[in-house]
Amino acid sequence: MASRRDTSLVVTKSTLSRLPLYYSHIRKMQQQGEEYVSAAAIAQSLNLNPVLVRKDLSGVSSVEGKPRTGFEIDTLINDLSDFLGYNKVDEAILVGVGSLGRLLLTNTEFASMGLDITVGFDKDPDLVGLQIGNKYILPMEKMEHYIKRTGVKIGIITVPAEQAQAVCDQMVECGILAIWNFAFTLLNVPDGILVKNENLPSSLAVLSHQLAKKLSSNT
Amino acid sequence: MASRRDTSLVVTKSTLSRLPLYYSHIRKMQQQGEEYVSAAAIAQSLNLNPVLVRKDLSGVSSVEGKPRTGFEIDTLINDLSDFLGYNKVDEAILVGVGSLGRLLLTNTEFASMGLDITVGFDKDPDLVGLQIGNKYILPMEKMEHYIKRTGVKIGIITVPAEQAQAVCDQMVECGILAIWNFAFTLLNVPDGILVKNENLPSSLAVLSHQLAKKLSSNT
DNA sequence: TAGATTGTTAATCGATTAACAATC
DNA sequence: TAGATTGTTAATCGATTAACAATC
Repeated sequence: MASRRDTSLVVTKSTLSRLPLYYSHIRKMQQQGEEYVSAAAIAQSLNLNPVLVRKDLSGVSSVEGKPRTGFEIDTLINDLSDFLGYNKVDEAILVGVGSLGRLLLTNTEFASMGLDITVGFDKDPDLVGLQIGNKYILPMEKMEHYIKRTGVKIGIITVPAEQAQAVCDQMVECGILAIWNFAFTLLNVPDGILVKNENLPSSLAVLSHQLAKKLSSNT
Repeated sequence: MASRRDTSLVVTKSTLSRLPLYYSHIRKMQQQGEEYVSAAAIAQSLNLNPVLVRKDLSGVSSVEGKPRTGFEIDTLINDLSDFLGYNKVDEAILVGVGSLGRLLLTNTEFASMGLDITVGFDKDPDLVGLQIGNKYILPMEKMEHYIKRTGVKIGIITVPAEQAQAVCDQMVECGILAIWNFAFTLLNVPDGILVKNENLPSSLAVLSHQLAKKLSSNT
């Protein structure tokens, strides 16, 4: 028999990507002293369809919302951060300490989202030994040992596109299970390895093409 | 009567986001001296469904592919860069010259993708007057005048989340039509204004939740 | 020719939205 | 009570995949 609320089946990828937005929005309301929030109100503030928000929340909240009042903010924040894993910390390694790598290493907000980038790797000997954002930079040769010793499961790739696949292969071989890829290339990984791509050229293409279409249709 | 190939109807957002990947992949092949490429081959290299690639290309290519040989690379590259607008340059302004803003200002690759970030704005007087990546940093007060004078249509927002909506409103009021938003908040914009969000917390949520599910299912 | 590859039509899949009964 | 809000079921929409005939 299924439990009252079998969230794992309900919550999709796109729901998941909206949850952090709900979280930060509700967080803000909490700080302003609000006690309750309705799905309808969230939907309006974030410019989303109310049904969508209700459905998303129903997959995540431990309690049902109350008609007329909505959800208790404290409870909802708890449920959201549980669900998003903000309460427990995942460790991650980062490879490629260029400007983007540095940006991620020094970003303090990941910590509050349950991600602790514990170390950076780079092949440049000038970087090795430095500390950036309180994280040590180690040479590539130490990566294998580090992953195996710590059992870290998340790898962040911030090397140039040409090197990304090689780094990825190495990571996978050492036991990394989830890869956050900032290099502009699609990675080939074995079945079961998770990859999330951040891809600025793709975003730009969508935006600028839409703009071009819009401008030409106004002619 | 519709033209032989009415691309505007065929090419969707998700197609559009794959095109830059095709482009850079085919570019690489061109540099290696290849002359022809098949949709099937692209699909295999990029780990995509062949039908998807065929469909994407059929919406973009000016000529039909030839059975057995595929597409002529030179022609395809031309069509892709035409379609993606890599040949003509869009100007953009950037607001918020923090570490991410600097990263974008100094990134030389946007130029080859048809995006020229001509100037940065920041409210910090210490930054104003500096040159970063050869782009001047101007005070916020000059933004309105700048947008109106140059007619720039794309605005990039790299300020903290709390300030993003205000910056967005200002941009829209001055005539910006497309916004690339790197702040972690959804923006409210009037109908017809395009927004593309880059959203690391959302990506992270998807990745780490998938990983958690994966790890627990292996138990 | 045989078969790899094409482009297209139909089927499937997944996510969003509409409709609606239940309830505080 | 009346009505705002809830959760769910069904309909719609959009994107991907399967099936297949055409062709170099």
